[in-house]
Amino acid sequence: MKYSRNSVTSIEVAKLAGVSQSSVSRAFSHEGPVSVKTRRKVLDAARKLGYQPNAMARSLITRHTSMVGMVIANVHNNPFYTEVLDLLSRKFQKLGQKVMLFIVNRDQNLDDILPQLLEYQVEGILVTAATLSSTMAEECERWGRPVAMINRYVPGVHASWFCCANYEGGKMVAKLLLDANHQRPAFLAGSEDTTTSIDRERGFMEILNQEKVEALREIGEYTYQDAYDAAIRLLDRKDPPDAIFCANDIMALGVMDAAKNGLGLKIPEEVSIIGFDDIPMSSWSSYSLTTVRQPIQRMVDASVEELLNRIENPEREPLQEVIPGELVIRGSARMPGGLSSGWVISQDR
Amino acid sequence: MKYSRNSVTSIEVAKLAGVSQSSVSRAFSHEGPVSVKTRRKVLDAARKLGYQPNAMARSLITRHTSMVGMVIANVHNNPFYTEVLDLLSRKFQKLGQKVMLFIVNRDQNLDDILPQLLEYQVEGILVTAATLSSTMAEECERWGRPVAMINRYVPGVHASWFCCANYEGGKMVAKLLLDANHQRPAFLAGSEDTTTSIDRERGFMEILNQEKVEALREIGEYTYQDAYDAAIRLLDRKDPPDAIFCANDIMALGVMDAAKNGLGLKIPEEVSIIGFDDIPMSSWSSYSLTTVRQPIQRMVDASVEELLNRIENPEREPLQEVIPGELVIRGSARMPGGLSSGWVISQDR
DNA sequence: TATGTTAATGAAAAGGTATTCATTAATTTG
DNA sequence: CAAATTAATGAATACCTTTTCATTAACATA
Repeated sequence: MKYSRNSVTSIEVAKLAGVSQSSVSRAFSHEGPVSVKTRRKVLDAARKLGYQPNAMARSLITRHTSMVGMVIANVHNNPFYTEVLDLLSRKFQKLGQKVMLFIVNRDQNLDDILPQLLEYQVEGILVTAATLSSTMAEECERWGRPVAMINRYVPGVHASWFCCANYEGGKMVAKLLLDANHQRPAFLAGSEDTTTSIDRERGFMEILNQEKVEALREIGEYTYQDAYDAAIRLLDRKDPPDAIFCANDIMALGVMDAAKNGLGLKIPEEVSIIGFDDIPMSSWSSYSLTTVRQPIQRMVDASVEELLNRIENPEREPLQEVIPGELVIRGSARMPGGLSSGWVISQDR
Repeated sequence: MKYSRNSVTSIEVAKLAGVSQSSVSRAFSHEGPVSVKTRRKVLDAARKLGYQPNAMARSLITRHTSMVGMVIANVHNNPFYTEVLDLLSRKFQKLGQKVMLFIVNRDQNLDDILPQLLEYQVEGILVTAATLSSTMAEECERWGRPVAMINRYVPGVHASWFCCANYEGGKMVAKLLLDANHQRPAFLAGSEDTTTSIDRERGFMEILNQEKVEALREIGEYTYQDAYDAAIRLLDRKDPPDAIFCANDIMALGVMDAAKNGLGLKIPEEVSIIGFDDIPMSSWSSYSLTTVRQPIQRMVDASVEELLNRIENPEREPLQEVIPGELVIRGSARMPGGLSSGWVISQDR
């Protein structure tokens, strides 16, 4: 392996400025005492040579990289996670953290990603839309690399997480549908192994069971196309549902297209459709989807702040929080009297 | 600044394994000669201690970080760039590169991002949907950090770039519209200062001018909502256009919604609409948008390979390429006889 | 058996910075 | 003016690897 390009070092700057290397370091690091005169000399010389401190060398001595790992899945087929990624990245940037990004498949094993993150000395790891096994998470935490998750949790694991109140969200939707006199609801699941889908369904079924209402069920794997196909199966039978609650918005849009354009059904007159997320497209006039809005900004802010907090205070216990979403009423579901498009209903705690 | 947690070093592993630190390094780096016996001893000890080589220390000596910088804009309001981000990230991962991510605003100055990238010793920089000033690009290149751009170019700059054939794409659309007997076309621009919008418009106008056809013009800033509003302005006048070519798909969807749901117009009977990108939503049954498909996979593959190639061969001249797109015929534009939904027309060179 | 090759090993140096410690210069206080 | 603080500086060290170089062991060849 050949040693290539020699970049400018603090020693060369020191030589040109006529000071010691220590002074160069001090001039740049805003730490120790430096006279204004030397600082000026150093900065001048640095500019002349195009000097830039080497973060690798710095991190070696300070044991401090200002880098965090970000592991995210589902970014290309769910605009919700695109927005999470965007907000997370900007927030980290604003707080002076560099982001090392890993985009994975939802079901991908993170065992091969983690070593890379640890090797590169990230100071913390943020995971969303992907699931970190509990052993892996414990491993990181034991190594002093705090882990924070958005919309994922692993029971009993020693890590931070911030989830939308998925269970309560499912309950809100069920109540709303029953209040508007729906008789035959269906649930369209995402992936069977994600807590988001599971919790939303649990809340939904909880209310239906209380009222002794049976529900149909299909699986849409969180994609538009699978949801479209599942909707056709659901609606094109003798006893079709009069309402479909989808585990996320992108599936709800697929269901709407299947109902409207595929089967020529009227929404919400013949079938009500409700989603979960509130992605930008849900408010577009072609859809006008009634949905549960996730508290995305709060989840992002909370998780980033918690992660950085725990990086600085390793002894702190990880925080876990369920943040309520809100029901956004639009035109895709029949509503009980008094409720119409434009209402936003906050969850009761 | 306090020295915190002491991670496991190769020296401790060496001690436990009863070999020298050099042997530990060799056992891990697959480089020098090591006997199977020592390798086994080392790996055993490493596993016991949970040892992981420190990439910072390694990069210091090898002058080789395996990190690239990725600067991207527009990720949250254009699914096209979400997909680019996704593909880029996966491709870099597959080739063993770590990605340092910066999400910026389209018009954001990159002057404050670059020093961070250089400080962290990224070996190359990939820019897309954001514009790097030519001085900045030259700066990077002069420092031996190759730059590759997707869908951006700076005239005369010493950097690699890969663009869709935007100019030719605009021409194809114009020809198609004229062939189908449109009399009064309009162009909906993205942002005035992006080469993508400018080139698409140049190609479009080139053909129209040849045929002495005048065109209306509006600006949509690459967003759904601005495009929606612009479409209302365009279509709600005495002499509305009979076709609107939009600088990207997301705007085209806004225009379709404005026409259909806002003004009750029939598409394509009363107005034809064509976009550019071919994002997933364009094929959804609610839209069925005729559009120009960008060669996204080829642009991603080419730019990543070119970047890594130039990292390894710094003396190589940067490559620049215009890659043709293809016209995807769906239902949103009136077609000349013989062309119907489902056709995909490749660009002639 | 002696000699020449090759493989495996350890000691030591280097990479670029931040920090400690000792020294000097500058300033304040009595 | 002397003594005592304080501020500024430079030399040296540490951070954790990879790599070079010299040394030793193992082996094959004559």
